[in-house]
Amino acid sequence: MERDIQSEKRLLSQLGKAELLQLLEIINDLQCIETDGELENLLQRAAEVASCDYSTCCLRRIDTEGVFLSSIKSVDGNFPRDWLTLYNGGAHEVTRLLPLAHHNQSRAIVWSQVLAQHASRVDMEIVERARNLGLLDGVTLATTSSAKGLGSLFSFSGSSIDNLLRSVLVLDRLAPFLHNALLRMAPRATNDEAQLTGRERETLLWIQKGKTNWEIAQILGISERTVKFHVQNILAKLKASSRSHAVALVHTGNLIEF
Amino acid sequence: MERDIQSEKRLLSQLGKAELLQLLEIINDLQCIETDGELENLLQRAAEVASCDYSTCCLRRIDTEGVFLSSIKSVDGNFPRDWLTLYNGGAHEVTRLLPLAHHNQSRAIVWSQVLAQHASRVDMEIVERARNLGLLDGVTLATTSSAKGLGSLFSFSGSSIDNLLRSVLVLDRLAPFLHNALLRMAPRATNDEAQLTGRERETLLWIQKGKTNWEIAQILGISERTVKFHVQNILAKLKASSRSHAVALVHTGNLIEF
DNA sequence: TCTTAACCTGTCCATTCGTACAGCTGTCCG
DNA sequence: CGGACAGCTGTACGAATGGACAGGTTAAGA
Repeated sequence: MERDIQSEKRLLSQLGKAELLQLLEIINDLQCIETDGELENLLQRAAEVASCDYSTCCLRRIDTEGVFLSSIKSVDGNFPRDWLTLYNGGAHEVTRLLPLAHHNQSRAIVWSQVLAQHASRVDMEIVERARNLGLLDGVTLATTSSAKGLGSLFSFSGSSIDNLLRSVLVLDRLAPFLHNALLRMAPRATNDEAQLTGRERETLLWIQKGKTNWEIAQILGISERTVKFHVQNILAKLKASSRSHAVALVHTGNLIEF
Repeated sequence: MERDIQSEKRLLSQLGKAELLQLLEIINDLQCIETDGELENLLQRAAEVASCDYSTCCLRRIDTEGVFLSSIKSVDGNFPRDWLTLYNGGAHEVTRLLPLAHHNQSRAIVWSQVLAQHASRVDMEIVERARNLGLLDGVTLATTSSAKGLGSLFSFSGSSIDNLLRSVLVLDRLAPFLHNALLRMAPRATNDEAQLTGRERETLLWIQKGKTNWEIAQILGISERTVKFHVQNILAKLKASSRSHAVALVHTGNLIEF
């Protein structure tokens, strides 16, 4: 972790203009993509800029400690299928080696460096199998939104350390936006607030400010009963079990439970 | 609004490599800035890239219709002070002309174009005074987070239409990130969840999933009374009046009321 | 004209919440 | 040792909530 910001800037300027354009385009496109295919495509373009072979990302639930739990969504830019099945089969234990799950703005780490530091804790068989699949080395970065209880893992994989520095660079730049894209694309139970009527949206806004039904009634100039009516409809439409649940759902985007 | 994505890409590639690097740097820095001074600095750098003279941005509350209300925070990259006092004195009515407050991913509009379209609705005296202050023409873009009841307004101002196309381009690219930065930097009442203990954070997570005190007690293996105890502490620390309020606060970042 | 949707209102009741009162452990640190 | 702090627990009660019953108006559109 001796890389400092200055050296990153120097590295970044070593990219060609076309690649910088690509980066900007990718960041821009990440703001508005909607389908898995589009994200896959962007990941592949990112891998190209990083001049590495494989790329993958996944969104997971995290607990209060920042430990990664069950997967919500994952999208691969041509990661070897065999590795993914291996990974999901139990190899994801290696994730525990990541010393960065707690930081929101963390930097990408290089696999071989972690390996060297924690050699004793690593199941070398897994590493060997990964290498056989073409994952000679790689970089990984974790980004978390602790308030939402969600985090993302991103990995680029290549073969030589030369490429990896570039991967670190690109991943550092793209991670926050990839994370946001995953959050936005995660499977949703409903269309959410889109289907709420004006009055319901209004009610929801005041609920978020901590107002009681009676207070909202005074504010909107209607009876408390009507406020309850609106709240009922909000809960039904969002499939929420309480007003707190409803508030959380509109902010997290009503992610599907599983 | 005849600008299409292809032409934007062509325009973008007309920027020099140094400017592209600047854009990337600005986007990157926007992710982690914390003080007004830093944002001011970034706005000025953005204005340079856009080759225009002035830049400003502000975060405001919006109502359910997407109409902009009271200002929460504003930061200027060398906008003329005289204009700002004029604007806050009532000239902000011109904001109503913006045909874009409702769209999240909207594009920057050019003042002179709006002027031409809505000539009858514009108080030309204001426009004249703006021009006398050096604001010959400019571009403005609005970005909203309706769930949070917040929106941002960004403006670049320059003198010739040549520069403005560039400003539109830069603003379109930067707006989402500027918006996020403003959201993050908005004045907060407290340090929020940072001061919550582990158990409290855990409780808050389950509240967000709509669990009742009794259910949380079962999940955490403690008594319902203890859950109430934790909830009490959460409400006190966040200065929330109810669990719904608390949930909203951790997601919006506990913006100061005024 | 009939229907639909948004909006509004009432009563009743069981449950949940928020907050008083009161008290207990264990750990860390000066 | 004593104090501070996280965590835990109990009883009690009024206020707030969510759901079920049963109505109403008004505007837009088929």
